[in-house]
Amino acid sequence: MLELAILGLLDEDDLHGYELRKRLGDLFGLRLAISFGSLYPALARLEKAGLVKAVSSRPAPTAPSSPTSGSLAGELAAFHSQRRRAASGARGARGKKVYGISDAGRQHLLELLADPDVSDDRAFPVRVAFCHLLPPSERLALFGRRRAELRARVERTRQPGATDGDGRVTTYLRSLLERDTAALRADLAWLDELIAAEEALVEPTEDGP
Amino acid sequence: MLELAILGLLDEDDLHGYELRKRLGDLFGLRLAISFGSLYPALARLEKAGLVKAVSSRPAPTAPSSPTSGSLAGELAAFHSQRRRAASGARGARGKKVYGISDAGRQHLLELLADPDVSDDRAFPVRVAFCHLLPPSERLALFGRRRAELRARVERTRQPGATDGDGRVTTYLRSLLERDTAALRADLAWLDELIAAEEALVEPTEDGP
DNA sequence: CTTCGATATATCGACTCGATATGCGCATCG
DNA sequence: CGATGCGCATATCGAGTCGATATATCGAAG
Repeated sequence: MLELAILGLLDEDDLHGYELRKRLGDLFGLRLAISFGSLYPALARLEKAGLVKAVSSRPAPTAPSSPTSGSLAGELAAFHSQRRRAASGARGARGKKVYGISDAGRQHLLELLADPDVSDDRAFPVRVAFCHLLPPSERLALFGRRRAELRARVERTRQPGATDGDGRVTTYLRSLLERDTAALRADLAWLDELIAAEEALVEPTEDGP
Repeated sequence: MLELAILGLLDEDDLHGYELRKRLGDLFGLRLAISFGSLYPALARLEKAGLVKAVSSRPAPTAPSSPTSGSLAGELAAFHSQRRRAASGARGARGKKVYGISDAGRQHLLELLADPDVSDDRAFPVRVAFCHLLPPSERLALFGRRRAELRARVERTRQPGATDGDGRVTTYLRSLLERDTAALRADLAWLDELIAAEEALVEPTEDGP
């Protein structure tokens, strides 16, 4: 999961670990403020697998005043961190290890995005964040698979039926159950919106533009 | 987190690992279908710490036809598993290790429930599931702390302000952001309800019963 | 000058997951 | 009747993640 996020971010910019983590935090504000204990081992793994290579120098454009554009997460990051960057630009390549994505890495990134398994709740949002890299048809297929997964969960939840044996479920338990199903429904509604927007792009069917 | 769930369930019934997992799955339908790779080590940890003790025999009341009542999760479990139990009752204490909670375990359970740290998103629902074990004032305090935590997250998210630098955030990113904040708001609303219901019980203030 | 906080990399132990191995008891079916 | 498979039950393994911690440098503030 982390690998997907790292590859996705490195596909936009060459970055070093610390900056990578900041962008991760900016991208997925609440969820996923990845720890260094995961990040550095993940980078080492990716490097050993040849999906990523260290480029030594170049501190990466930590939100340059006038961006070369197309940075995606960069702009968001610029907002989260008003006061970062010391204006000096190249503050010396002290210990910094800047990483860049390789061709194999780009290929692997696409494979991860197209993976048929959509059961990982943590990974899915990350995949959506980078799904613009997929061809429209595969993107739509990804969303569709996820929707099927969520619908299956709804079915599984509905099974208990009456929800009470002789009635006592502590109120707290009932409340928790309702919260969960509400969250699931909300997630499904969100997905439906995504899919609808996607289909509108893929096949404008009725009424030509 | 798992320890909390285990202690909570064992506080209701003596159970063996397999049954424990089933009840966990029934209790928290979607989230938290705990794996054996976590469960058995956790049980071993708890046993070594003296919070739980193996009682050897007694396959535990897997939803007896007329429950002794007060089982909490038991009733829910009865619905999820219509056909479980072989009617034989004591199908021989083959490999089964039935666990029971100790006094130290009960005490630890209360400590875990009252823990001031409410930042763990996975653990909180579990704590709510067993919060009936807390005195009303501490229960209310728990909910209050969680609400403060969520409100702090909302604040942190709102910081970016305009949400767009020069406008481009890929739509997908914007969609993800909205989904997250919506989920957060929904969770807060749920908590507000919980707290309102709780306060109504604790202090009926205006208008006597 | 020294302390402080942000930058930056890295490791450690603990926890969880998913896959897998093993074995018993019971039912089903050729 | 015996094989075959399924549900029950315990357990371990490797891999990934987390939170805490260690270490070191740089710039700014006191």
